[in-house]
Amino acid sequence: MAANRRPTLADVAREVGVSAKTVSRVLNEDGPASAQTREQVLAAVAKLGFQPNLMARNIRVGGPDTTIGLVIPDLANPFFGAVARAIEDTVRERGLTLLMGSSADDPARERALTDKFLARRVSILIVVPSVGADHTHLKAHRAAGLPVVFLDRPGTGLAADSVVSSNRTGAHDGVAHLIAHGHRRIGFVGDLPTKLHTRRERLAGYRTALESAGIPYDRSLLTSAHDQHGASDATVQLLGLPDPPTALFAGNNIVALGIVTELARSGRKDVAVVAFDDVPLAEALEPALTVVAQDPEELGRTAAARALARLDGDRTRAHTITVPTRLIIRGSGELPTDTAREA
Amino acid sequence: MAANRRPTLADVAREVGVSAKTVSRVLNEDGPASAQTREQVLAAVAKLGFQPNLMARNIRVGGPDTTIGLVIPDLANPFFGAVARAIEDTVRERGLTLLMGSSADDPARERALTDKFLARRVSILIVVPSVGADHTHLKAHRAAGLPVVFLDRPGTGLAADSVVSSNRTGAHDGVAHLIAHGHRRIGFVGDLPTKLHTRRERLAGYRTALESAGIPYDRSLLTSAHDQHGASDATVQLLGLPDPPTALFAGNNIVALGIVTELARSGRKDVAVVAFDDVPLAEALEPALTVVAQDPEELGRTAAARALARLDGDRTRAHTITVPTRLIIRGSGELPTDTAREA
DNA sequence: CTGAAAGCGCTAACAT
DNA sequence: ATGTTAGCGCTTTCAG
Repeated sequence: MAANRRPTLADVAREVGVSAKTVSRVLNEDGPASAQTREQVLAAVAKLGFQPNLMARNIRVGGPDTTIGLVIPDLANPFFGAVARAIEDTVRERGLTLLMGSSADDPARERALTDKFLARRVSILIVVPSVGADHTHLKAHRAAGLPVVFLDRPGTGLAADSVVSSNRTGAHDGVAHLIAHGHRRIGFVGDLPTKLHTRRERLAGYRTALESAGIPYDRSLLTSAHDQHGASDATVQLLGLPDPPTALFAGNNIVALGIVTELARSGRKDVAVVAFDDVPLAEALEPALTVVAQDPEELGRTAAARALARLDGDRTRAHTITVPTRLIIRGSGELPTDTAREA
Repeated sequence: MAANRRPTLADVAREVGVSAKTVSRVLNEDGPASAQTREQVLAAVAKLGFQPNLMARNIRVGGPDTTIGLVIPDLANPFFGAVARAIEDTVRERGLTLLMGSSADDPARERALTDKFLARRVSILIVVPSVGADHTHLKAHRAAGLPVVFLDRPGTGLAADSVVSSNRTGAHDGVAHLIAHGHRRIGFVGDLPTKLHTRRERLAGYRTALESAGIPYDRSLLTSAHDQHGASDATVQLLGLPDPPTALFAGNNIVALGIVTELARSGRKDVAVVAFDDVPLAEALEPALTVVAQDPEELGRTAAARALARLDGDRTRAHTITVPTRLIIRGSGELPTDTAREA
């Protein structure tokens, strides 16, 4: 049970009676090696349970480590989980290992994570930027060849590739759908903080949709929520207005859960809903939930692909890639004008 | 744009006109240092943008790296996302960085991941074992002091701590709930492969519940599914039987989504459902979904806490910790006997 | 309080 | 086909 030292290259070499370099050659299929020594080395490796120390190897080779750093707001948010898996799938064949962390949308935590990742000499950095985070400090790293990609939101103070959803257009489409079904008072429950890129863009889409339809913009219809519970409260608040909305637009997946749950709890089937982000069981609700679906897999794939291209020497100007959203009409946006008739 | 070398300790030392060791001392708050040199060193560090190379540091220190390796089946599965976040939250204050990967429940991928993590000298290894994976190879590492914890399922060939849900009891409770409401033909849609620990345990709970009630065990009521689509198919198959079930038990969260979606699609409100695992919007369904809720946060916290205790020298015998599940009754388990009356 | 030398585990660059 | 030397960036050890 003694915490005995892990075997090293030298241990293997000694066991076989060759030099360390020879063992290294066999294991990395570098240079030649006689079939006989190869056999013996491999046998000794197995016997001693030797595993090369990747950190030691990397420090010698000098290049970046075979890791990719990923900062997302919350590991438990299924949206970012899907993004993360797509990134992993994209970089796996390159042998990159994922270094991950949740920022909780806190700039300080985001910075702590990126600093740690940089200290580990990650070969790629993909970040979902927190509101208030500044990325100027990454300039030198980017200049030194480190691919940096911002995901879901643009970064600040650094010209790096960004991959975002078509937030404005998507929100516009969702709200326009509500308007097309006769709604003129549409509540907006956005994410927090209000400075969040996605929040601003989606609100902008909401406003242009109203404008196009000649509907006045009423600030009392704007609310915000950080979590499901907050969204539930916001729903109650909106429906309690003197002149309450007949429809609600959810700013993201978590907010959508809060709104839908609250409406079910209070038995309000007469309120139309469209959500930004698809959610599980959207189809099984009554009415089924109409959504502006994002494509988290495509976001992740694209971000990873950009980063790999940079790693492979792409030196073109940094640019922003927009991944389209898709309006999935399932019914919840059509109340009360249409569906209500059936009831 | 030249990929200029990152500054090293030596660079900082040269800048200040002092030895590398002195810089090291200042940065690690090792040994003493005059206020003056400290100032100068810190200034130079800032000026050059120096960040110590954690890999180099670690190789010298020799101990395990400040990383924790985590292998889960799927980063995009919200259940494991919640587990991962709980682990992260628990180890963050210790300064550990998360190294993660999805095994896709493939033993080869699981092994590839653990090998990579071991090669990086992680200080902790937490694994959700795949069916068919063998963990004998971890024996030496555990003996050398590496904390290994199995999560959600026990490992194979290695006596290490495990943290699992009360699968059998939970499933029993869920099925008993259905029986209590008059159901005697209860379909089981389990996860795959059938050898999966959770599948076996939950099926065992299903069987004991039937036995206690004196209901015969009918193999034709057993189905399996690997994903949401498969669960939908299984539902169709079960409901198409000559003597179809009046209730369905879902073996996990993904299966639950498939069953509920399929029932909604086919308008079958007369089929009762209880699911293992809570899912978002369960409350908003009609009827609301009754579930046997797991506690992913507690699973993650407990696993991480066990691992940290081992890291701190706990040498007690390996044991299995069972995290209780909780039956949340919301209505869907009561059809058709009770709720049907209202309609 | 500070520095010089040695070495962590590995590999690049030369030998042989 | 194999071995030797040097050195990656850092810290430990031992001297000052």
